[in-house]
Formats: sequence, structure tokens, C-alpha cells
Amino acid sequence: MTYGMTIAALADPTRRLVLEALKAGPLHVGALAQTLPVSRPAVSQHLRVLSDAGLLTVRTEGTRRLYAIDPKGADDLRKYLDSMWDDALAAYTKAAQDKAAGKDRT
Amino acid sequence: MTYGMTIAALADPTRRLVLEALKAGPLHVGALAQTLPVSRPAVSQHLRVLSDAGLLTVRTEGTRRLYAIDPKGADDLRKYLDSMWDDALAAYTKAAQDKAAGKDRT
DNA sequence: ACTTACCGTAAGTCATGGCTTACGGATTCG
DNA sequence: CGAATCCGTAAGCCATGACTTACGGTAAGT
Repeated sequence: MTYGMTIAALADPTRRLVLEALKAGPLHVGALAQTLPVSRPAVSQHLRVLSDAGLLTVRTEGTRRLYAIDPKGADDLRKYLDSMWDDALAAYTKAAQDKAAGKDRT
Repeated sequence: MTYGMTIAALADPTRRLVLEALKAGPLHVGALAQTLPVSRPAVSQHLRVLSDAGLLTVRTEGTRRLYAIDPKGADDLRKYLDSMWDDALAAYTKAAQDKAAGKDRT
């Protein structure tokens, strides 16, 4: 049930901007905050949420802290979407078949 | 940018319960509300959000309204996750290669 | 050792949204 | 036509969370 935290983390637009900024490669908090429309502490708080959700990895480098996207951070969410919409599609096609078989009135 | 609404819709636990209940097939609002821990108007409001996000389809049947999962409702979100994490993975492997090539200290 | 740079956390403010009760419109049946 | 059922919407309450400023702690440089 960890995909719940993942979705909650991705639900915030500013956090998605953080991920966009990190798409190209790792950045430290200061550089990240300069590209974003919020203050540095706000960025820190968002990085906390994203890290807790397993979407980011951290690496301390001197006085800097480098954040990077965790490549397998969205796996659970993907699985959730797959299972959910697989079942939904199955029910959908089944309903269509039943309708066609039961009373095929044009 | 429509995946933003999709994520926002999926971010609420009650709305995910709605989707779980609709996985097996279409239901009307009353039946849906009985299975959920909130009132019927609350369910209506959630159905509104999910419909606006393109995750549900509606079909009026007499005085009932049947809601069902839209099989292609999560496509945009999937594409977003794919592109995001493809780029992230590319940056990740590239960084690993650069590090290995630049200074391959064991 | 002192100063500087970088960062996380605490405290407080304010907007967002999820829930409830109350109400009104639409459809079906006697 | 009148009664009953089903449902969406309005209004209001309250918790959550995103943001800011202020502060403290750690690492590097002189």
C-alpha cells in the first residue's frame, strides 16, 4: 500500500516541478530552490516528502546535499495502475460481451 | 497537462475506494454509498471529481445513474510516468557511466 | 578559532478540500 | 396527479498541508 504515499507526493504541482528539475540529473537544495518559485525551506520540505515516498535518493557531499530521482521509485504506483485498469478493462469488455449476447438488439 | 487532475483525483483514499468498488463493474450511487464509509452526497462529490478527471463514465438509467471506470482514463498519467522515469533512468545510468569512466577508482 | 556557506526544523499563517446536513429537481409508479 | 425514490448541489465546519520567517547545527576555508 506504499503507492498511496507516492500518489500523495505526486499530487502537489511544486513537487512535480522538483522532479522535472531533477530529470536531467542530481542537484543540491540551493540550485533547486533557485529554479523554483518557492523558498528554500519549502523545497526542503518537499524533498522530505518525495524522499519518504521513495521517489528520491540523497547523497551528502560536503556541506551540500545532492538529490536525485530514484529510478524504481514509481514501480509500486505503476503496478497499482496496471492491476486497477486491467480489472476495469476486463469488466468493461465482459459487460460489452454480455450485452451483445444477452439481447443483441440493433 | 491533464494528468494533473488524474493524480489529484487518485490522491484521495476514499476515491480510490470508489474505484476499487467499480473494478468489478458499474454501480449506481446508492449501491456505491452503501459499501463506502461516507455519506451519499460525499460519494456524489467524489464521483464528480473522478468524472472530471476522465476516470469514470456515466450512464443515466431511469432515476439511477450508473458509473463505470473509463478504461482509457489513466493513459495520460501512464505516459507522464513513463516519460518522467525514462529520462530519470537515462540520467541515472549516464551519471554512473561518467563516474566509472572519469575516475574508476575501485 | 572565526567566519561563511549550506541545509533541516520549528512555529505560525492561510488557503484548500473533504465531510455533513438540508434542500430542490427529475423520474417512476399507483 | 400525488407519493416515493434517486440523485446533485449549496452552505457550513473542520482538518490537512503548503508556505513563510526565524533559528540552530554541521562542514569548509582563512
